Amino acid sequence: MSVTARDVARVAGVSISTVSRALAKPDDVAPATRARVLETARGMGYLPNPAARGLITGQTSTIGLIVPDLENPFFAAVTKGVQSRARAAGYHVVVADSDEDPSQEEDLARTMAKRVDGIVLCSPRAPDSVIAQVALECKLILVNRSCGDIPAVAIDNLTGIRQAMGHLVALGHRKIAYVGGPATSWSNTARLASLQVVAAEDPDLELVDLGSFQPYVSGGIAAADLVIVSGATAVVAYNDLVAFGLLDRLRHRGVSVPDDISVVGIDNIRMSELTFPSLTSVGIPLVNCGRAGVDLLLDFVRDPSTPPKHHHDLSFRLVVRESTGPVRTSAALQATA
Amino acid sequence: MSVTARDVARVAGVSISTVSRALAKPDDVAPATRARVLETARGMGYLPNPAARGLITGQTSTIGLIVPDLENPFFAAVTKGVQSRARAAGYHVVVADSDEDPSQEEDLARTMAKRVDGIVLCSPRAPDSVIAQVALECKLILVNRSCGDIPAVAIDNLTGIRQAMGHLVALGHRKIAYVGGPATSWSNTARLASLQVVAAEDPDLELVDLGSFQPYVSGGIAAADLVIVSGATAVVAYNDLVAFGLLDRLRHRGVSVPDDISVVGIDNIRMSELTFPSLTSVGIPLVNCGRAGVDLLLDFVRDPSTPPKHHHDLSFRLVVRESTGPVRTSAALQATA
DNA sequence: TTGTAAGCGTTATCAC
DNA sequence: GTGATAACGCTTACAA
Repeated sequence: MSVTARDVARVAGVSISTVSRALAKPDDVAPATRARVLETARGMGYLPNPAARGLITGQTSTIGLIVPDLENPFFAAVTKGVQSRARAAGYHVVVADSDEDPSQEEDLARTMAKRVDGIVLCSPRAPDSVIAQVALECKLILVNRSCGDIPAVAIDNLTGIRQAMGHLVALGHRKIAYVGGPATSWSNTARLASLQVVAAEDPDLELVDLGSFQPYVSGGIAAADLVIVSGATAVVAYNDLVAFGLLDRLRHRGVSVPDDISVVGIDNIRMSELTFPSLTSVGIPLVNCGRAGVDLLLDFVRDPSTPPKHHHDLSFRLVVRESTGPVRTSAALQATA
Repeated sequence: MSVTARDVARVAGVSISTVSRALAKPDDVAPATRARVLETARGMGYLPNPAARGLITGQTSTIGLIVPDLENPFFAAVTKGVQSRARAAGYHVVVADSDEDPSQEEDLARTMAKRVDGIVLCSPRAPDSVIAQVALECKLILVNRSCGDIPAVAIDNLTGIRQAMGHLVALGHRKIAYVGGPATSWSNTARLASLQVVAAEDPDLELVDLGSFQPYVSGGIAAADLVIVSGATAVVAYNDLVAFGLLDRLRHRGVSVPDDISVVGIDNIRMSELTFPSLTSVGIPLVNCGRAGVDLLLDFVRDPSTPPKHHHDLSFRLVVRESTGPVRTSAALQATA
């Protein structure tokens, strides 16, 4: 089949162990032989068999990544970050898509557990108990979710929400609606809680929780009419996709954004600057989340007692675009007329 | 460390080979022992070590996927299709992102060659010679690219272009511009050639080739001003992202779409129905491309002499949205006024 | 039907 | 510094 260490050994006139050493720990072999072995290995196109190596070392040089939906730009960005960082560290990435189905997360993790050195679980929808159980069976780190003391790349939603709300309040908005994501979503819970914290700090501020919607464009479309009747002058969406849905449906309903209603998204995905009106959004550099996840995982894989570290910039940033503007009450509109 | 076949054998009171057989070929073992072995295996949470199995069978139950950019919705969709189909067939997917760098494709393929049963190479930018070379070193199939007789999921660009052009011509457009993608892109070559074929069929039709641009939104933004001065009343973009860029820049320049210029994208990604104006686009079901790729690869892996098969619906479909409309010459505008 | 034993290609542990 | 040799966990003839 393929060229093995045995073949290289024979050609180079050394033993198999010398071949192995020449590649793995070059210092343990004499410069002369090392050069000869490396040369013939390269010449024969020899590459160590990862399965054989993994069998004895217990290492696979591969990490797993589980995301809810590869087509969602949020996870696509994280995946890109994970992939790039892993590759830089000499690791491969096996990726799995749970199709937003919480029960699959457990399955997927278990199925890939034996063939990876560790798993990056991104935005899992499964309950804490399940995640804790999975963490017992393999090295696991979380992105965009916290669970017990499992190492995690945490996203400080409160800071982001505070920026978004501060922006809206500065524009004069006092009644603000929230179009939530899936009830099982940790982000959604965190974002709603953050909104409540911020709202509670200002007696004049009224928060209207419109409930849970699909985390896609369709969710925003479904929620738009509720926003209209809620009487809110501004709305914060669970994520940018939902905000796109809002934008679309509000336009079809003849409601002007931002003149009648201001819309803020969360995540600040690339597409947000290209809609019309373009979308005001708070987001973190998602690719960095992926990178940070890999760093965390590799630290953990190498020494499970290492405390979580965060060297990356994972802070929210508000980008104001066309979808938000000052409150226009009918009185205000009359005043300007 | 982990529970092995040896452990199960001891507990179940059988030999290691019986454990192996009970799981791999259940018919070769007596129903009674089979039940007992399977039961204890499940009870102990035994899962065969893939490295050990792979070492002897030469199979990894894993396929590789190489794409130019995971964040590009086009490839995200393909990746999703690959992942879902592979999983259904009991395969894992290791994914790599070449960052649109042709030279990385070769490296990536070579690096993962030994740890996968085959590779799906999607929209490679590398020259034919390189791809042919890689195909010698591992089982390889192509998506959205053809190269010699390497099995490939081909996309019939001519059909799609014909639909797009037919639509524009029906609206009265006679001078149509093309904003191309990377010169090294096989799709771009195919699309430009198709446009030329279609244009040659109609003497009244004038095709203006505006040259190559980045396959991103930025490319469309860069091309928009050229479109304006070209005198064309309609423009076909290399892909939807480029079309978004056109839409954005044309709006900023005060050019109305579709009243002044009609815009057609290619790929019909999800986002296309959400821009304003929404984008007329021709596209194929991209997730199906991924699925088809996996089917093709697995056929190939199982029997390299099998000729390529296409059971999937990979035909283009035109979706007309707000970005295209009838030609408005100044004369026509006066007539309506 | 089941057990024994020989590898798969590497790394790790010893002697030399 | 280098070479035998024993694992690693499994599959698969072959023997019983």
